[in-house]
Amino acid sequence: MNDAVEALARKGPTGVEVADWIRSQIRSSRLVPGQRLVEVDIIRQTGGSRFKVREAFQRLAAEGLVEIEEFRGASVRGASMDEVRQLYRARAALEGICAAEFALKATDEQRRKLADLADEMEVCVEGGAPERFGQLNSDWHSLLMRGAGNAVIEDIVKRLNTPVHHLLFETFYKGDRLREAARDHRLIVKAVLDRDGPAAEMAMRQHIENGHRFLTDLDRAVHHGGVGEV
Amino acid sequence: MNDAVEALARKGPTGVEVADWIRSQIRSSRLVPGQRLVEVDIIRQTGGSRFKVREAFQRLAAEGLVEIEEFRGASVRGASMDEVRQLYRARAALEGICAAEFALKATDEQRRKLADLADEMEVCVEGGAPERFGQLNSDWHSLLMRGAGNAVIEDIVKRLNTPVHHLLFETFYKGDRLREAARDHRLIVKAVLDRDGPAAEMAMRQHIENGHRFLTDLDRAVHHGGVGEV
DNA sequence: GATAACAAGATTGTTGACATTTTTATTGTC
DNA sequence: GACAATAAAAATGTCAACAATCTTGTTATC
Repeated sequence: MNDAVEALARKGPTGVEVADWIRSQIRSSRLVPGQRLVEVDIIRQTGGSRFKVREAFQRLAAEGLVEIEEFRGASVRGASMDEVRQLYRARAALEGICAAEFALKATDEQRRKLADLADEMEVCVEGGAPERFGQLNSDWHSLLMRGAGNAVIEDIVKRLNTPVHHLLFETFYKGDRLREAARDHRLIVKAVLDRDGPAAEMAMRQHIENGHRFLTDLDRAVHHGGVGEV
Repeated sequence: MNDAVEALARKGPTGVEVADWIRSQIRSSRLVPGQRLVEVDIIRQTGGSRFKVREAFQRLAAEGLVEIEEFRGASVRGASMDEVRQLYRARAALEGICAAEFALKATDEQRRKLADLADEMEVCVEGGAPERFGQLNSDWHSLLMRGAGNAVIEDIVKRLNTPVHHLLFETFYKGDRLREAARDHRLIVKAVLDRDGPAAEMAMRQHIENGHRFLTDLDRAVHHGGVGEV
């Protein structure tokens, strides 16, 4: 909120800030795949000039988050189920290697923090607090990548997630996903505390793979071909 | 060249085309880290309007390839040795998993093509044709990722490479890097032909790691702290 | 009522002009 | 010659106006 206030105190938000705003709207499902991003609407809602809004569109297009068509403007890009598969495969590889690295070189404090977050999530599972679980989960994964000393990977993963964020939110509510995820986390934390790199990597890959399988099953149940595909 | 001709036949290049042009200049070391990208210069050289050039800057900034400072414009971003390490770690993870996948599910034709390219590269090593080796090497890695059925990873890796491309070019000329790389490729191809996923993954990770070590040694020899860092 | 042609409105693409800031060149002083 | 102050030039940031295109609503025709 600090940034937003600061932006308003000045004349208006920068292109980067507008892009962040749009990204947050996508994450919270207020903007869904296929939806058109009309310039004037964004201007009204952010206070940014047309110039800044168009800057933001270019940046988001480069990230692959929006699609720009000539004379039709920007719209939120969706991902096909096949692209989702590729996304998750990439995440499994990247976060897997971070887990291994974390297990070998994280500080004691980082390890403890990782375990604590996992414990908190378990409480959320029993107490039925999926939103809080989602936030903790995001923190947990970030901590792991940061502790592995790889901000580049952290950045990539954050971008990879955005196209399916509107789904993650829903999926956390349904089925036994929370319980399963908590169990996965427990395995990873154990390997980390044992300083067992390969085990941590394998457990992390399995964890991501489970998330993907859950998404696939969900999609098959709803039985439309793509996930927000347009 | 086809695209460039087409662009000239029309009124001028699009923002994406200007971005591609800048990227190619960086790849060929005609633009080096720290160098400022003056709008009028780009306009003169590409024929694009100022509008398009600024679009291109935004896209490249989103990719992390250029840096934009207020009232100072865009400049080519360099990478610190620590960032290079993170980059290579990410590549090792991503290409490693692609190698494993390729070994399991590539078509016979793709396998043969992979082996053929490796053979061609060996010839280049003996014949002393490093530029051709570089091209073949790029094709080889692309083929592997495409054959693994993961265009998302292919895209990420391409971006990851750009900030160090001006180095790759030099490094191919020096020392025994070519010979070493050819040997690595041989190991990977063997694992692929054996349909041994884990072996392919391990060999690929080692290959990327070797490339990183070579870069590190080179940097230590030249003994300045960063690689095009500004 | 369905459809096609047309017109009005909405939306995006592009350009040029001007404001702001940085960079470079010049001058004056010691 | 070194340095600081100043002015000129260069470069970037911003905006408003207009052009090109798409979208929507209306009318005419069958």
